[in-house]
Amino acid sequence: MAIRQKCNKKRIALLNATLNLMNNQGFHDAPMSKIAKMAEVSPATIYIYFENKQDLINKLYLEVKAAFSAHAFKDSHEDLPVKKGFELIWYNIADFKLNHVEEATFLSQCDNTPMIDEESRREGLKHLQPLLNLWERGQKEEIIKPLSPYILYAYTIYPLAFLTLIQQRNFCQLDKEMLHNSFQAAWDSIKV
Amino acid sequence: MAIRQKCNKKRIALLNATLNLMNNQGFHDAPMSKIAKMAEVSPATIYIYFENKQDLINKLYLEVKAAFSAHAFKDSHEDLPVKKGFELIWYNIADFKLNHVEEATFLSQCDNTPMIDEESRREGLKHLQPLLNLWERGQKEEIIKPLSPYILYAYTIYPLAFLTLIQQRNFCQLDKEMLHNSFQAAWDSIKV
Amino acid sequence: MAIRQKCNKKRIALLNATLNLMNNQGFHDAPMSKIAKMAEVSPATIYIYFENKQDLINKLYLEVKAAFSAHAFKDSHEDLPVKKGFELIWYNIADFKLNHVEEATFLSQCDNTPMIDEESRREGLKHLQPLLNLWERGQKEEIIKPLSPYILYAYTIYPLAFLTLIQQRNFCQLDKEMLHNSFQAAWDSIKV
Amino acid sequence: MAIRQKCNKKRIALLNATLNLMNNQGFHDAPMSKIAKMAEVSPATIYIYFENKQDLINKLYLEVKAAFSAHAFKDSHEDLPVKKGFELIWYNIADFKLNHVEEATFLSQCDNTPMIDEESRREGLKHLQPLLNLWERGQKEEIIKPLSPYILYAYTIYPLAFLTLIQQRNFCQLDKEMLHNSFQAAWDSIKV
DNA sequence: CATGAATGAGCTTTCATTCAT
DNA sequence: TATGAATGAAAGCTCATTCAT
Repeated sequence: MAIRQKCNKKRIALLNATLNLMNNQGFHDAPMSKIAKMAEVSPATIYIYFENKQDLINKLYLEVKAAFSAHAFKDSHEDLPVKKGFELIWYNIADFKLNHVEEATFLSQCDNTPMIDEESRREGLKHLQPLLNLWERGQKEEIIKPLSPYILYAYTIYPLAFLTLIQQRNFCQLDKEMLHNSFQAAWDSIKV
Repeated sequence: MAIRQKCNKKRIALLNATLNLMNNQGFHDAPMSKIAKMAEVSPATIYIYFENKQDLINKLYLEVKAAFSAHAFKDSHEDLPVKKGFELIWYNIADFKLNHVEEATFLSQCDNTPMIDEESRREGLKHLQPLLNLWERGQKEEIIKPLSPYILYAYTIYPLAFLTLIQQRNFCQLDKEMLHNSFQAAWDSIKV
Repeated sequence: MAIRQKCNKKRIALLNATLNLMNNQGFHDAPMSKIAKMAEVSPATIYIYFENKQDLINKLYLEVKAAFSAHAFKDSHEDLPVKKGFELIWYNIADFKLNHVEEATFLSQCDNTPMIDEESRREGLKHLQPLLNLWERGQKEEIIKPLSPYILYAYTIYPLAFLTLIQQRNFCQLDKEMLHNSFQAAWDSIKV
Repeated sequence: MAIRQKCNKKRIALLNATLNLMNNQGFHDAPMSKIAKMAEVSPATIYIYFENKQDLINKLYLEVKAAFSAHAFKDSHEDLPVKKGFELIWYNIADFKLNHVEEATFLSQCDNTPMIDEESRREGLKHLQPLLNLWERGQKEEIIKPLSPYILYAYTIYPLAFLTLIQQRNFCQLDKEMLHNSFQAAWDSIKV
């Protein structure tokens, strides 16, 4: 039983390399050979940890999505008043989008191109449930407009992706005040 | 004018084929050979109309972007009151996003992946100027919040991309009322 | 319409190269790259003429099989007396096996390994019909033993494959007399 | 003796797995990893028992060939009259070919492709000596035609490979009568 | 002895692009 | 202008074999 063990270090190095290359060169210029080189393993080693390229990307997507959710709902609990709860989650997400630009950019890429399996996509959607619950509560309390959650998402969370984009492209740097104003805009759009 | 009418047909067929394949299979499954087949020309013919694949995509991006702008500012003029003007443009854009899904999806893909030249991207940005001017006017008249245009865009126009997305993936169908509510949310987020 | 035409020369060069390599190195050492090099074309060119490696081998099998049949039944017609007709065909086949060693060896390889599609194999079987008809006639005339055609084949034609084998491996050289004796053995085994 | 009993189990499992895969998928689809999996050992373990893949196949060939000979000459001894002796051996071989189809098929594959070392091939040939001796005796007694042993083999033993083939491919089932007729054909072809 | 991880070399196939007509 | 054939380079992936335990 004393054999060399499949070590997580390599798995993680591979996921990181993939994330990196996908963001900077795009899917079409992230060949397995480059990924392997960046992760400092042999190309063949990738296939010990992942079934094939699609699987590698799916798994990366799911893990980044999970990290995102963990971040989004940190310190959140169901006893918070609706606005407080929403504010917490919103700032958490903003923090992720602005400080984990690599991960956030990758998720945006995945959500806007057909590079992820439909199945993995569905899997990834589940993570948002707590936010949907919060909104429902807010609607019952008549604090939040009685709109489809798709619209609520579109006007409060989705805009943050754009802020990631412009920050990543160095169009402008988001300071504390802008962030505050940004939250205000989000809230104004959905509050009753 | 009207020289090489026949040839333009092929050019357009090629652009259409590219748009189609990029949306449905993604960049990595839109090889020149498939594009040629779908446009019913020889692969070699592509290189008569475009320098190379990158050029083909850049040109497509710019033409779709131009079509988008034309659509966005239809019937708009500088004498309209700010809210009226904004409403007109917003509905124009919504109409484009919801009824020209192919084009809108392609633009989203371009904006979220590194598949477009930095130069073409910059070129594409220029088109929004009239909207920026309108917002500036609104801010002078103290109708619109004094926020960075990036934020105004993020909360009024960018959300429409999400609506395209969910419609395209058949999560829900957007009716007139939802559209109205959606506009209201956009306006609420930026109006003073 | 004045385009470079898919030329049969390359197709044939590819088939020859494949035949050659398969015989001398075996399936597992006849990579597409070697086949291409031997045929003096680019590896990619193979895929203009054949769908994939399996298709290349199937097509080669069928063409060699067809050449074999053409050779086998040269000058044969239904008016010949049974023994004369059989003698003619037998010598034709012997001639093919001993003088087209490459082709004959390849066919033996195909018949004894699972490298040919079941479909192509069935297709290849059809060619023997005239010989089966001749045997049937011989059986009606009570010149040939009333045995299953499989057995008739096993004892008259199949042995020739062994003679190819020993000649190819230089165990002995078949002269006219041996050939005559060989035919006699074949005939003795099936004549009444 | 009887040392390393346990290990021999693995050796045999490996040889069996190889035989199995080679017959059903062919050389090119019998990778070491599959062989290991089928024998329920690690790929690395193969290299404890065999030098490399070629060695594994050579050894398998020689062992199967040895099993074949043992079977072929069971109950045979030099005091038997020539025809009786030949009949015994012939039926022994037929029995092997028809009831040990896996082994027989593998031997045919080896004899018709360049997958066995020339050396192992020569080694394998030695086993037939008793049959050659019998024929020589038969020729002295003027019971058997004075032909090269290659031809005698081609018309009496080699046809049995074809019968294996058609039985394996389910073209027809060989019953006792067909076997008897088959022997008669063999004998007719070489008897004076 | 036995192993699962690891790998460089090499496999089949596809690609963007060019050639020759 | 327009083409189908042709291609070198590179893609994703597998293989026989070795490593480290």
